Amino acid sequence: MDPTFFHQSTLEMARNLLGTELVHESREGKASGRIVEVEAYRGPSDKAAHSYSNRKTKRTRVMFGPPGHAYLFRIYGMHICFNIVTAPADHPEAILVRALEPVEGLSLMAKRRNIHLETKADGTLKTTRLKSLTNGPGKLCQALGLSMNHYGADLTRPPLYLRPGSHSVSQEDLCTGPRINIDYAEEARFFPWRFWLCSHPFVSKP
DNA sequence: GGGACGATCGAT
DNA sequence: TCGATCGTCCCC
Repeated sequence: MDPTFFHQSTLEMARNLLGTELVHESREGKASGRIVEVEAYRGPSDKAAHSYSNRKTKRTRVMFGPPGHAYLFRIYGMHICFNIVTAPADHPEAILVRALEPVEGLSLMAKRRNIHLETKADGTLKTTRLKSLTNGPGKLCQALGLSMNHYGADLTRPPLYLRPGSHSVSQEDLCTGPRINIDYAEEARFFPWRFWLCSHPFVSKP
């Protein structure tokens, strides 16, 4: 992705991320997926954001830097979530990637997720297990092999980067609504900052 | 130094 | 609907 892609406003970029591809090249191999669902988090006025009220800690530090880097955090003691830092330095905003459609490295993703991909008689894959590879923020990190070691990674170059998607996304394919699992965030819980490809099978919550 | 909690997941 | 599971952060 051209570095100038990261110089747009957070909400604008959230929309434009849909359809682009996230790639991770590791020793185990290459895995990638098309982004089909994201959420924007805009501290310091967004009560749902980790950077709310300009909270600058070891965890949120990277969001205060330049855009186009990886913000990862651990949640519930066992899962990792991947975000793209947006907005200029000292404006701590980020976009959570919530779901991907697998593109490359399906068997590697299945192995990392401990999922056995069954094939039907005609040789095509059964879709129920396929979906569970990457239809959630924790799942996609596991499938791509992302860990806290990727904290702060520059997303314009390997091993972890974004690239333009192979099909274009039209405006009517784009749905918006409130973000997931932020009931604690008072008025911010209603902000329509979740963006996804309407009725796409890999979206985390239809 | 201690304790409460969470931008989730998977089984029930 | 609920339990797992632990690093982070805030408070004492």
